[in-house]
Amino acid sequence: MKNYDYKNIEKKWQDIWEKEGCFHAENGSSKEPYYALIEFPYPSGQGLHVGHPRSYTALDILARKRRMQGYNVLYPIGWDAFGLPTENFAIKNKIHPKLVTEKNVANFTRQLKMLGFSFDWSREVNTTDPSYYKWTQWIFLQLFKKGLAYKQEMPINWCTGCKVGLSNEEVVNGVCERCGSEVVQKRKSQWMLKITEYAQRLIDDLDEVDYIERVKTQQKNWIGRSEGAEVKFELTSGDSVVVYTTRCDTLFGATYMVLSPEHDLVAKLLPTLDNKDEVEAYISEAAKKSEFERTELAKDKTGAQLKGVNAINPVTGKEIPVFISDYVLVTYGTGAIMAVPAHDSRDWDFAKKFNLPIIEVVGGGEDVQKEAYTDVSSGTMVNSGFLDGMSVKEAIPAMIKYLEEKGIGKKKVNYKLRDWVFSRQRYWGEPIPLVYCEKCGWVPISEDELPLELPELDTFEPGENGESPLAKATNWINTTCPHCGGKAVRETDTMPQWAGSSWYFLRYMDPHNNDALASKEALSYWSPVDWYNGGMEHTTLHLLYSRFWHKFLYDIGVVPTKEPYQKRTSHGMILGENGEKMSKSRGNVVNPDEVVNDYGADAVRTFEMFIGAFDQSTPWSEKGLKGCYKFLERVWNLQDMVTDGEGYSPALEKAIHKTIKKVGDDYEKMKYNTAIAAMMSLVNDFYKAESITKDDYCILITLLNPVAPHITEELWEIYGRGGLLATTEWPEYDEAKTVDDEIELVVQVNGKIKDKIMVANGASREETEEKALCAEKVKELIDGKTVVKVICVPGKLVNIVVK
RNA sequence: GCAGCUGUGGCGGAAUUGGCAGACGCGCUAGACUUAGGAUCUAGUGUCUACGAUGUGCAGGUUCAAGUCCUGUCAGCUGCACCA
Repeated sequence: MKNYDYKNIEKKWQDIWEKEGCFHAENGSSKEPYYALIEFPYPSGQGLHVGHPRSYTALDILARKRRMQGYNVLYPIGWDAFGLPTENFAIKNKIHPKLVTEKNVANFTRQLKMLGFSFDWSREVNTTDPSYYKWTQWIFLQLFKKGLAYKQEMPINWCTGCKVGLSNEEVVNGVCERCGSEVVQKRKSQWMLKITEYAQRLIDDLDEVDYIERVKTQQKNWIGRSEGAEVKFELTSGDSVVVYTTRCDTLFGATYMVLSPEHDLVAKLLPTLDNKDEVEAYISEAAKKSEFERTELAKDKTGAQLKGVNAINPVTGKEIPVFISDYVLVTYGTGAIMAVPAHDSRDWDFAKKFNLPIIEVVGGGEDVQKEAYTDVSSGTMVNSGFLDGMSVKEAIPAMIKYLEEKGIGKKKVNYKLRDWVFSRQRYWGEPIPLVYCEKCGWVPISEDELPLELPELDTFEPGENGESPLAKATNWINTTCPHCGGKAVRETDTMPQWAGSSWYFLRYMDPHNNDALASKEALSYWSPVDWYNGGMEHTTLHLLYSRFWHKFLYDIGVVPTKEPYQKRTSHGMILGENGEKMSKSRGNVVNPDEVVNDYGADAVRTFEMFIGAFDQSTPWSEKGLKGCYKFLERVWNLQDMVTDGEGYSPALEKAIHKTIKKVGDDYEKMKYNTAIAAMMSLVNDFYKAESITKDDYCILITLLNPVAPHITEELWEIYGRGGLLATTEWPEYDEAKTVDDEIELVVQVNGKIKDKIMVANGASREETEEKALCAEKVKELIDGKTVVKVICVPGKLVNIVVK
């Protein structure tokens, strides 16, 4: 027997797999299709992180198992290659981002191949490839034509470092998610996508898919549906203001009104106010603050009264003062609120600061002069006219009915979700395929001009005012209007990185199609993705965006299913050995090249699956990796014990059937760590036996193959039944042989374990109880006492309760 | 502050969902083979005042029986952050 030479073995089988093309998925095969998907990587300059193989190995195991079970498996790979780090590197090193991308992709490819994933490399896609982004642009044009893309001048998050507009999702604690620079508010005309139009469907259709619960709740919370009412307040100036409230039951307690400083009416009223200067000063003060500063100072409420104007509470008829304050957000609801300090803690804080009246309208709480009473589940309406005596739950519909009858308000649903800012003032992204014509406005370019390729530029820096680098490509910009034939200019903003990743799973189904993003046949054969695994961090970004695009494509008849992914799971992070997040600055980064070189791909794969519960974060451990290497070596060294016998060794038969069952079930539940533990136990059993048969050995190898494909393929070549192990059948087990003939039962006295007895499997209750009562230790303990009760759980235990 | 997740040996983690807590692996201890051991094999390894008792963040409760269910509480991680 040779030594376990993982380096040669792994290289050998990777070459064979590639030559034989044995992981190629076939379109339109009569076999049952199975589509397993991992989030395609961003090919960064740092190369693969040890976190990547955790997700990739997990689904590789399922893909390999499905192939053995006779499915036509699609397990594809590609590159989400547009994006800022590449562009920043390109700027710094004066090299074209395309070249940077090529280099990084080559490195990632090498690393992924070295790990032996069963990807169908013939379907590789790259979001920066014009033949790919042609279809990203095509989808955008359809959105535009359906009125779901619109341009709007709006305050955006502006990264002072990247000099680029960011979506709310990309701003983390007031700084840029990517570069960490400060983010400030800036008004800029941006392309927006109306994801809000799909808000309700994005919530409702979650019922139809099999996503882990955490993902569902996080998406629901992010979309943030709330049911409330819009109420119209007349002002003494003759104007009126509509406010949004989820607590219209408290309307009698509304003692003042607050507008956001950016509210349209504020500018209109300004000239008529008695304290014009004060209000103006507050507005400009608020505008200067970034969103971060505003929230930083959250506890301390500020504001200014609009003197000279009052609002009229529509149910009490009383005049109430009007304020502006930056705790009211212009982007949510109507940008105006009715303030009920007795029952809202923010209003309460504000009322205390400005000495405003606090009127209790829900009784049953503590003194509202000391603290706001916000509980909606108990309490009775007081000081509220026709609502008095009702519970909050009764009062809300009663008030809505009243408002609707009087024509001063109506029921209204609001969402926290905001439209998607789709413009980036950057070079390395898909050009937006629109032109601006003085006469016709924004006009889409003709679909047969797609792809609209990026112009060649010498430098990729953004312009001084944050305008796109594309603005420098004069020849490219100036064009003619497809509509009227007159002079027109191209849009110079590009799309965000989320664009290309919102539909890539569709392209994998038919990656070389020039006439459509994928053929109808391919789409209906493969859709939807059966199993999609990815990081929790993408739950409210990529996952939501791609569901939105997919629903749109469904609406226009391009894709056959409402939802893109049938099942979604999520892996935990792999932390550094010190338990902290892996990062260069912490110096705890593990390099996949090094560990694969030192222990082999199979050991790394095995360890990444054995490291802990798949959905939880766990620290890396070189010692643990070594343990897995040792396990594989023990599997390898079992060769010394293989004898010529046929079938399973009688002594091992039960253990083998149990292990087949356990490993198969555990893979499906992503309980890879316990599946591997079960195989380790089987190996221990094998070592305890006199010898093992080829069949014993081959079962172990087959079960282990999805985790450690190279070593098992090598052993199969020596001991197997010919052909590739990757294409043989997944083993069956005999249920009858997974149960023992005799079972050890625990005997408890008063709930404490005192003895153990052996009984035949399936022994009757009477028989078991009798045997338990006769057990020696039990006899001693119950001697002279009364047996009150005997509880017998067949196959588990007997508990004797005595007094 | 709100939402979600997690608390089990020296460490990573198991526990068929209410039924033998600590599977499997690491580490550690002792022994064997060795010129040698960061190799391999064998045995042991939750804690304690060790015949016995005790033990799953903490405090109660339900039950014949609780890591698992209920009530309260503390700590850590992640996400959101004045969403009316």
